[in-house]
Amino acid sequence: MSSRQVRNRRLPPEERRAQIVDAVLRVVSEHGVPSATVARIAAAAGVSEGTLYVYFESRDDMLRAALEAIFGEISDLIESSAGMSAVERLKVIAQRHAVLMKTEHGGFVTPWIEFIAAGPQVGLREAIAQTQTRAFDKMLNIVEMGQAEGTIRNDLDARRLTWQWYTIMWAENVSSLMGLSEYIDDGHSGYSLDLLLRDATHGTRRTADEIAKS
Amino acid sequence: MSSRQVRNRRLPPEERRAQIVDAVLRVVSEHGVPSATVARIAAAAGVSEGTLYVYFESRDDMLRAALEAIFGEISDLIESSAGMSAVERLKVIAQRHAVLMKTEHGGFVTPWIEFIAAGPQVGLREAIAQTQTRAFDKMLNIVEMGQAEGTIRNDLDARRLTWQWYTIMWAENVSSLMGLSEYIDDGHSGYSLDLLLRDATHGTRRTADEIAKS
Amino acid sequence: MSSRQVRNRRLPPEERRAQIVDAVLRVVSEHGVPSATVARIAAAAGVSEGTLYVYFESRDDMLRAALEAIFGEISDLIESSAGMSAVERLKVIAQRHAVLMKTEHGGFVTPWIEFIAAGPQVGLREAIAQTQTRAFDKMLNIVEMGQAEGTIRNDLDARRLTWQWYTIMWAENVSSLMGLSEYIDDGHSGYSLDLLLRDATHGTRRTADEIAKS
Amino acid sequence: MSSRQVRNRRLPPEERRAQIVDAVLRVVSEHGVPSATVARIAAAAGVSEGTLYVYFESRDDMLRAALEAIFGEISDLIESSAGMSAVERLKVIAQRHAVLMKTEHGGFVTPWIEFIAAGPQVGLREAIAQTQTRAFDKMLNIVEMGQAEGTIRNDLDARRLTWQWYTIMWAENVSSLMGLSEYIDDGHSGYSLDLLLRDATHGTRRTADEIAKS
DNA sequence: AATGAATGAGTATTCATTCAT
DNA sequence: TATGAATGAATACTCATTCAT
Repeated sequence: MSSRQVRNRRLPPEERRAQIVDAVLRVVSEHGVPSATVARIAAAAGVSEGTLYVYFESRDDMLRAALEAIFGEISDLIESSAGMSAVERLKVIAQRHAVLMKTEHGGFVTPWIEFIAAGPQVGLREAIAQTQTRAFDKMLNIVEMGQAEGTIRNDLDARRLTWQWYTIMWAENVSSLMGLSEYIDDGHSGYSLDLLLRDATHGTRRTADEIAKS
Repeated sequence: MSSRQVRNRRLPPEERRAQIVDAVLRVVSEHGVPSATVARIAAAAGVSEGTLYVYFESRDDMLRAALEAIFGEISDLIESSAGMSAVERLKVIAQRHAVLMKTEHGGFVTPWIEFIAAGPQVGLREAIAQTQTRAFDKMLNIVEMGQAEGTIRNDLDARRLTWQWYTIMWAENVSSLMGLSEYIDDGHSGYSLDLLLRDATHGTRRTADEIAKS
Repeated sequence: MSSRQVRNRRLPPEERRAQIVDAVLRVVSEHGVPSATVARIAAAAGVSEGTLYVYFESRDDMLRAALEAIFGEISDLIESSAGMSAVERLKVIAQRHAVLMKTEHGGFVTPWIEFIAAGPQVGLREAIAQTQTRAFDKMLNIVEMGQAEGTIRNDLDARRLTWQWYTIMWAENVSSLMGLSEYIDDGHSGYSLDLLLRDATHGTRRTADEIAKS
Repeated sequence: MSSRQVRNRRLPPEERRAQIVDAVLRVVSEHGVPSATVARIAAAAGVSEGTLYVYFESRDDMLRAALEAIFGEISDLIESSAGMSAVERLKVIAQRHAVLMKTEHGGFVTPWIEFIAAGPQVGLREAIAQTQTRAFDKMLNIVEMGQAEGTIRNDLDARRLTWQWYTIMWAENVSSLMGLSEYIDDGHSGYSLDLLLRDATHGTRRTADEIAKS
């Protein structure tokens, strides 16, 4: 083996940034935000600590960029169901979410949760709340389109319905965060979601056991 | 001249431990887990840093003890409704939870969230998951008692029902964690809970708008 | 030899502070203020870097404390001539100053110069100017006492005279700072001082060569 | 499309060096030596950091070159008075110096002080001392010419007289360095200089108050 | 038992220098 | 020749833990 590490060859700026952001997400997934140190990030990205500061102003800047990247993936997940009816979209998104939750380090979700749980780091929590709000608004938009196209009941409050739907996603997130994946595995969240969507679409609702039998 | 510096008089070990644990909870509430430094805990407890290590093996040990204390408070919250019917108990517990969430530094909830938010610190997150499971089991117990006494439908899966109920509590926690308390304020969670409990107690369920009108 | 360094035994706080301040002065003398790093200070004091922060809030705090210590030595130098007449005092102080300048790392003077030359470090330059002003005022006080007791001419402006005297001290300082001690060695400053004091004390002044011959 | 980024056109080496040295002086004036970073120098010179190392071996090398440039300006200041009598030259040079001290970022003086203030950086302080010595020798030369032409008393030691004159200049520098400009503003230095030059030119010297009245 | 001074590994960030392009 | 991305050693400072008192 050679005794000298070859100097990292030059990379296009955007590629390097992406490489670092990716490293941030991996480190946050594994260690959580408070323990996502620049030393670990540099090691994960395969660059020196100094290099991180060529592309980012500060550690917070790196974390914000990672959060933004997650929002991009969330947007992609939501957008990927475009073309279906609103109810179908809600179902598909939830399904894909559940699948991601069960996957080891599945995509954006684990780091997202860590961000949510990151505590009151200056500037970061604000950014997280904003991301949440933007994601929520995207979902709200789908619900309102559903009401417009008549597939979702108009007499229901759109924000409340979105919140209920969102709640179930959060429960999955928190379960995963705390290592209580049995609740996801047992299909509880899927059941709850089903219940919610039927309620939102039918004028007359069946009892839960009727649903279970069907 | 008298020495103003009264040396901390010896205290029964358990009393001293309790004093320290209480200090940990106060510090965690105010600063979050990452900033709950040993120095701050010592100051809050009114003892020296060295003394902390007489009663605890490490900072993590202190945090775990504090988490345990929180579980005690959760248990108390649940136990406090003893004597009522199962359905009443679920309602009362949820109400008290919602009230706590809206209170500034409300009891155990703020530090609990901060613990969840602390990231996968060695040993700590495991302890959190265990606490969650034990709290869950206590709630499950109430549901099963409700089925035994006939106030909750027997054809429903007890774990699933408990999970649904628990989900709503979590949604409140997470909303609070992210500073999105509007969802609690707007009563979304109370509405969801109502829906859930009516469904669990009635043979024939009404539609959501019927409930809303009632 | 033993493999383990013995832990530094506990020291009375004031003694430890003095030990650190002394280390700061030595490091500043040798490396200058900008290169007086906490690592070097810790090494010079024979304590760990962490210990420095037990006794001082910041590196700037250490530097300010060192500056204060210098002012104490300057005061001592000035006070040490108490009891003599004003003119005698000015002479004695200047003599002792010149001796210090020629001594290797002689007392406070070398670090003082380094402080003066330290550049616009936040908070430090202000402290330096203050120290200078206080030292100046002490000297001014001697001059005014000389005028009161009649040994120094009353028709001269006390501030101006002090300035002139002070100027000569500075010239020595700067010469030393730049490694141009030959000018001190040659007695130029002593000569200038002599000239100044004769002028301040005699109604009729002799020419410089008359002085030289005497 | 035209590339907006005009690649720095090749420049004659000496011109490029001068461009960089000028940038060093501007940066040192504004930020002081310790904060005259390579990045800032590159930005001020309008070249890349790498280019600096084509023309200079190290940052210290750049600083030394800048110091050399200052000496050039000092020489110019001294030379600019050529043609006058020695005494006139000393007066004129001192006047111009005092004016420079009062000017914001006045010419070479600010960076010069900053260099003195830079602390005993390897190689740099030595260079400063050398610059001082050379400047001193130039002044000494004027004094000796004055003695040769008979306008300055021959019985005075030329080095001593030059040192006295130089001392007053230093006092101005140090005052400015410490933000104690009252010394300059109140005319103390001008007074001292006057005293010195009269003493050097007249066979019989008047007392200070006679001078003051004249 | 109680203390708090002492420690040293760890933190984010800066910056002179190198070198592939 | 000119570039600027990449580096890594150095910076001031923090803090959980130890241990002599």
